Amino acid sequence: MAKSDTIPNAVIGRLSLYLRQLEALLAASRGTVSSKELGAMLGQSDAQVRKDLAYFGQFGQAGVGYGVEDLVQSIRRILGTDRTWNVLLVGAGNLGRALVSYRGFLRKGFSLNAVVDADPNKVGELIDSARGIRVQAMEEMGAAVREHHITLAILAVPVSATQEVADQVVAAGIKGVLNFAPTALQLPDSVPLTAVDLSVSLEQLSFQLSSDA
Amino acid sequence: MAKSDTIPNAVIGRLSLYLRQLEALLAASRGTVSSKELGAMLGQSDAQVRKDLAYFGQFGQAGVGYGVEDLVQSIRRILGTDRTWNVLLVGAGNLGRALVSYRGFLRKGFSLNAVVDADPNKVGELIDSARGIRVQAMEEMGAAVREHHITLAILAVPVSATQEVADQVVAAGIKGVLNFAPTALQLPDSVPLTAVDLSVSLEQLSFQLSSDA
DNA sequence: CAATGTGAATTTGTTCACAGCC
DNA sequence: GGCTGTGAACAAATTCACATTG
Repeated sequence: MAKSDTIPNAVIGRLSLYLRQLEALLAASRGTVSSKELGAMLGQSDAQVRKDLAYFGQFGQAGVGYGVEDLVQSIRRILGTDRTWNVLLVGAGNLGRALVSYRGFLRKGFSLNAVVDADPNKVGELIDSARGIRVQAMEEMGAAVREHHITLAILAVPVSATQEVADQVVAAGIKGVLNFAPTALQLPDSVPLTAVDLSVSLEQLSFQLSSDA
Repeated sequence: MAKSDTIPNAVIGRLSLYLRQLEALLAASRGTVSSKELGAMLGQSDAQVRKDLAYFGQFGQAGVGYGVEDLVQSIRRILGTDRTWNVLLVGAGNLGRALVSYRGFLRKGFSLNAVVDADPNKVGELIDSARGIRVQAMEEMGAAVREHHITLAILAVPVSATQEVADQVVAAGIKGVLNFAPTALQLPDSVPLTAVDLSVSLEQLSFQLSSDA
């Protein structure tokens, strides 16, 4: 959609933050918001907010600001979360279980549909009673992906298994991967990959505290 | 240390990745590595690797590459993980517990020293038997920070409590904060803040899948 | 008159390309 | 020959500033 050309990755990250903040404003029955206000809530400049949105069109009204509800919808459309992405979780260990029970994991636009794990002792376990999801064996991955029209995989497996599992999910037809394991993955260029990386975040703090003063 | 001026944030993030990869190479008894090899493992160009390191000095040998062990030590010194940062975890819910039991959570340079939670039912629970850590009440936070010389806090609490908890940890003398809750935080500029954000990562995937093809 | 949208200016970050070294 | 370190060239991202709009 739109000129998908040359959109900085950082813009997309900020769009996610804007969206979340806007949803909070919406819940607080706020009708409009200015780029200045929205930016201040997130530590961004007003110009940055306007520039980011300008990549995708015109959403505001001069002298007034942005309609909160409209902008929520617009950003969802931009991010592609106005539809639902079905998600496979690989790994039902501590982290996987925490993710399943994490309030807000099921953010608008994403739906957890299946969980697989390599450990036979875990297979069959009712991991999400609310949705009636049981842990399935790795061998059932392909079938689960097809049956539930799953497009995204979240990897919450040990480092030693991560690359192999990544290869498997790609073979099963997964279109995008979110990796929680602290390791680099090699994937085909056609499969987008993002990572949630605790070490990087902690080391960023360490660096900042070491360098200042 | 060094010219802490004007170092891009992205450089620090990549340094973390280099470090992890170098540690893997070290474990595999690899003696030296070139910028080209290291970059390829992480999807970076050789020039990028060299530039990043050049911010901090000269670490390689022309015609040979970088000594793996030396570079590991150098990057640790740069990131400030050649010493140990004591960490407080706030929130002993599903996510907090998962973090505690997460292998690799106790990465070199960081040590979990205390856990607090607002829920009286959780207080006293032995959350980390290996280290003998019990969940303490929120009121004990200040004392724990002082007693264990804690400088970093990891927040794994519900969104509704996050800002208040952030204020409390700052008041308790915490110097840096890692936030897991999907919400923006207002902190004094003097307290660095990083966030681990599942929504942003998932929405990034959603966007990429929506926009290409 | 408050606030958007946007070119232009500026700053920041990345890539190139090559001299120098092992 | 292979590879680093780096200035110079280039590209990208951010900030500025202002004409325009309701």
